[in-house]
Amino acid sequence: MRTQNYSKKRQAIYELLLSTKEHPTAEWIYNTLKDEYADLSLGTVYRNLKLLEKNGMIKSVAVVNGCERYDALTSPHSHFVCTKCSRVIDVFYRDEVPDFIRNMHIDGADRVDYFSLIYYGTCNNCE
Amino acid sequence: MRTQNYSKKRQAIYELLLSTKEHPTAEWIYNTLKDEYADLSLGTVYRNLKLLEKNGMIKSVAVVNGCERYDALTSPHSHFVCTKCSRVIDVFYRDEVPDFIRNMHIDGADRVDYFSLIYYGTCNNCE
DNA sequence: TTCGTTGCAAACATTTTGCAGTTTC
DNA sequence: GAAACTGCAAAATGTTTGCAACGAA
Repeated sequence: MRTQNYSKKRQAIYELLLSTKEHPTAEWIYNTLKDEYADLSLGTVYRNLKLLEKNGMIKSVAVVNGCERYDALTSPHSHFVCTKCSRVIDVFYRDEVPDFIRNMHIDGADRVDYFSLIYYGTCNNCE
Repeated sequence: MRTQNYSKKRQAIYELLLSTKEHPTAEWIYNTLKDEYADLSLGTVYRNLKLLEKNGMIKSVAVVNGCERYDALTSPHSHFVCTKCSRVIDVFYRDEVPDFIRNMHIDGADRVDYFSLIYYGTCNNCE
């Protein structure tokens, strides 16, 4: 089994994700970190995002315009996607809702692991 | 403004989608119709899916493994995605649920147009 | 010294598009 | 005949991967 080493760039990617509510793409992360890490490569960003996701440290919360969007906030919540500007906004549950969703009967499913609730519309910025 | 013509292949694509619960990909549609329409091209399938979607006749219900999945059942319902075999199964609401979801407060949203609720897990076939 | 990590570029997979020919109305 | 539709192949897009060099333990 492979052991994971410490990696400065992985750390930077994770901390950037922790510090933002942008739900960024790999590209955005790459461009943002490029200032500090001039030799960063896009492949590294992709590799580390997958790795962090596998470790459960981050989550892929949506695919917007064909781009995977990531979030370091892993507690259960939902998202709103602006169909004009592609902004992704956190949506937090009033606590009854998830139970309602969780109890839904699904014919053909053996086991339900998780669910994803995404709202689409126009955000405040796009009026 | 452009007027839409009748097209035999568009019709076939739509009817195929109406006839199946597979929530197929463009590729699946292409391969399935290839028997009857030997000269069908994948580009035509993609173009018509986009067009049918814009007309509101079909919906893109999920992106599974990077593939868009389509559904001709446009009445509000949800989906279950098997993370092993990528099967997509319809999930119908007990009628109270959508209101609960619909009334969720979304900070930063100007207008909510629709939402998508997708369950992930293992399907019956995958045990 | 071992093996995880990275840059780079090539490869990949899905989807989109330009163009010339075909079909629909 | 005008405009929509199509096949084809090329391009575009986002992501993955092979490899040789680099870095951490």
